Amino acid sequence: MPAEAPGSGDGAEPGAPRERRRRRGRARARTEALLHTLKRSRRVKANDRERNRMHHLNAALDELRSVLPTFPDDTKLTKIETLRFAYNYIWALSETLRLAEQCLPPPPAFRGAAAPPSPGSDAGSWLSSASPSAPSLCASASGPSSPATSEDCAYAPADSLRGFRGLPAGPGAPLR
DNA sequence: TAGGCCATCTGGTCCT
DNA sequence: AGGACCAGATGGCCTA
Repeated sequence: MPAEAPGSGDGAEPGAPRERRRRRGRARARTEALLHTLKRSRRVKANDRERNRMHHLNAALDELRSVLPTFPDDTKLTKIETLRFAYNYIWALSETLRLAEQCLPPPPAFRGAAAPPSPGSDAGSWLSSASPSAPSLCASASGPSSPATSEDCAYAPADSLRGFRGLPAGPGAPLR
């Protein structure tokens, strides 16, 4: 608790009538109560804003979840899983693009769409191969920085993704 | 019951 | 001054 405001000499004034001191004490108690309610209402407002802020953050996280390749009936990814998965997912997509550009002759009709995962691959597999050395279709793979290792954040929520077969839904509108 | 995840409150700090 | 952001604390809920 913060220390009391340094009052100006509690009940000092030798010789002051008792009644005067009493009145001063009441006034002081009133201001303190007022200050308390003011602080309280500020705190309540701040709590409200903070709650709102976290709701927005969670909404953004939900949007992120919705563009990640999981089955709807999968258990909901936790916050940290969502972030880590998104990280790896982005890495895998960019790696796919990079490899496609390096290895394939640019088809005339190529529209820049990300190549789908190889047949039979599921999220677990592409996630597990999301390492700097794994997708080595080309020899000189000096690609983007690798996804985090299992030590830091290469965590793949494999359980909730096992069985993923289709193409992930493309991101819609950019996150706001 | 322990551990993980989450929402909320709270006080501190930074920014406008 | 007030709002945004952040991190720590706390308590509830759920699951192994």
